[in-house]
Amino acid sequence: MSRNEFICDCNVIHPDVVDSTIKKMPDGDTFNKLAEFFKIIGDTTRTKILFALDQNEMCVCDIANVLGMSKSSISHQLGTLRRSGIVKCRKSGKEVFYTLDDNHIKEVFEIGIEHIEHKK
Amino acid sequence: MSRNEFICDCNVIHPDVVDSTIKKMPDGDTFNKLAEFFKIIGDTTRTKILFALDQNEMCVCDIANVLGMSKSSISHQLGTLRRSGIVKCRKSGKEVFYTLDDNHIKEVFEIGIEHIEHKK
DNA sequence: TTGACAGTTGAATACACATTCATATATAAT
DNA sequence: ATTATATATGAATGTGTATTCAACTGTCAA
Repeated sequence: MSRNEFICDCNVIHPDVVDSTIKKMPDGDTFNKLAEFFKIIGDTTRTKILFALDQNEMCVCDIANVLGMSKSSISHQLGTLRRSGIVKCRKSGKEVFYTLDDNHIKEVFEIGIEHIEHKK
Repeated sequence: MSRNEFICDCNVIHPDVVDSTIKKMPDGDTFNKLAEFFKIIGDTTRTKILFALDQNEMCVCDIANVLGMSKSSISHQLGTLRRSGIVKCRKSGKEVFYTLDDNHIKEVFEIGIEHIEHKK
């Protein structure tokens, strides 16, 4: 990253802080991917699905029953999670069983719950 | 949570798995708050702001300069982060300085980056 | 007190996306 | 073969939200 004098509609107030911070900022692609990861987790339905899959491998119907939602809705969300590499699936007859494909999920959830508890 | 036979448009395929998973599911409010937390982090602009504030305390103008965005846009996002209890601010003359108000942010980011690296 | 600047905020716009609906595919059972 | 079931998927709809714009408050300096 480098300072852009034209895009921003204000003066640089603390140039030393601004410049040193800019030097430490990762590239935009890293931020996009990081935000994308959290955005995927940041949906109530997907959070429930991931929590449920952390307990048991389950097929689409099972998950729909646990959440009390339609198969279609769950399938769409599983597609999103699959494309993000957060869950994976295996086919067995008519059924498709889903499992977590990322061992970071549990850690991230634990920290998130700490945040919630801390903010009460 | 308890199983709802009417909302879901499919049969229960593995009742044992479904029932045991339902028993382990936290209440809906917990999932809402958890998802809300990740949704707040799950935005490129806010991710950048948080990363920047993890380096230095900064005023709105500084942050706007680091990100190359308008003051107004940054101020809106800071308001969101403040209302979520993720950043706090102190006023000094005309300027308002922001800092992180949650020591979980750094941990969460580290795990997120591990996820990104792992998925290359 | 007047002007300049830092920051906030409400309204408008544009874009993203979660769920529903309808339909399609694949597998199993009859 | 036909039917039922499990899942996937494209289109449509409604909702949420990020940024911009304009207007406003508060503070400092001249």
